[in-house]
Amino acid sequence: MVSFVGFPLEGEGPIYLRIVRFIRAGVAAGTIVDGDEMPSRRVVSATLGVNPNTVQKAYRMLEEEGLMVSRSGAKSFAAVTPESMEAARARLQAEEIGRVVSALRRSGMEKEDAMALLSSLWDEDEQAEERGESE
Amino acid sequence: MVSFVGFPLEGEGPIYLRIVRFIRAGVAAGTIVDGDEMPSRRVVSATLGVNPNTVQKAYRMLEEEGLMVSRSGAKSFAAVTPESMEAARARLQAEEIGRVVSALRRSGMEKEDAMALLSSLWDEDEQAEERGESE
DNA sequence: TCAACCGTATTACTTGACTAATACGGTTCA
DNA sequence: TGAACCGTATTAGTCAAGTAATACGGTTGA
Repeated sequence: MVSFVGFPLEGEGPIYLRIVRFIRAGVAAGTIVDGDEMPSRRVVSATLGVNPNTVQKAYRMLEEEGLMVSRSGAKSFAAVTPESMEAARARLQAEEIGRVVSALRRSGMEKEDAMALLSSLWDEDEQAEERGESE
Repeated sequence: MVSFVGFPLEGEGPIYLRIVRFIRAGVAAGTIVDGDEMPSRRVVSATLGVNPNTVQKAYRMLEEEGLMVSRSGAKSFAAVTPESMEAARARLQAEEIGRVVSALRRSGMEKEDAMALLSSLWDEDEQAEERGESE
């Protein structure tokens, strides 16, 4: 049974996204494996002190990402494949960089050179791809 | 007098942010120079077909960025210094990269390696800074 | 079978962002 | 001085996101 021990009750952002992130992290870390039973919406809602629909929203998103399966009336289970694991990892990474950039956008831009470096690196990557080179 | 010709009427995002972006771009490009008279809130509101308060919100933000000055009852003027010009450029850059990352976050992550590269580069940058090195 | 679970759908409340309506006082210049 | 501008403040309307309240039907096992 997948456990919610260690869930960031006082975290940032919407609750349902924190749930999604928490499960993603478990999948990416290998803590959650294929076939693991997911706690029911009601159980999680009671544990976290939120409405079952908030959990449902998170579970729905995880289902759309291919990280779990649900059958009306029955229990829910984790669905971990090499692909979904890789996707989970990628999404966590993307979120991370998103936060960095978001922080930059507010912090008055003290690291412009880093930004410029990112930008030019991205361009080089694209151009190299167009030319069919690897570097 | 600063002109709003070329303003993206059908652009994306909140109107007041489009106004801010438009003026920033003018400053960064050198089209708007120090002392240029800014059109009044009412004039801009009539030109763009929005409420004067929407323009006021944008002008307020520009003022906080040091890109213009306002005196109650009197006209408003652009305030362009080397510093504010650089800041405007940096902010536009930051927005640009923010859009790129945001797009990545939605597009199903087809360029994970690029993301990972960005991430590791950023870490190296920070670690080098902590060690007091330049590279 | 039927009670106790399960997932699901519908609806409503709350909050913040964005914009508008309106009014107020300051500046300018004939 | 006073009309015509100006910037400013207050208040209200609109909309989407997040969350909650509630009810419905499906599954399971004694």
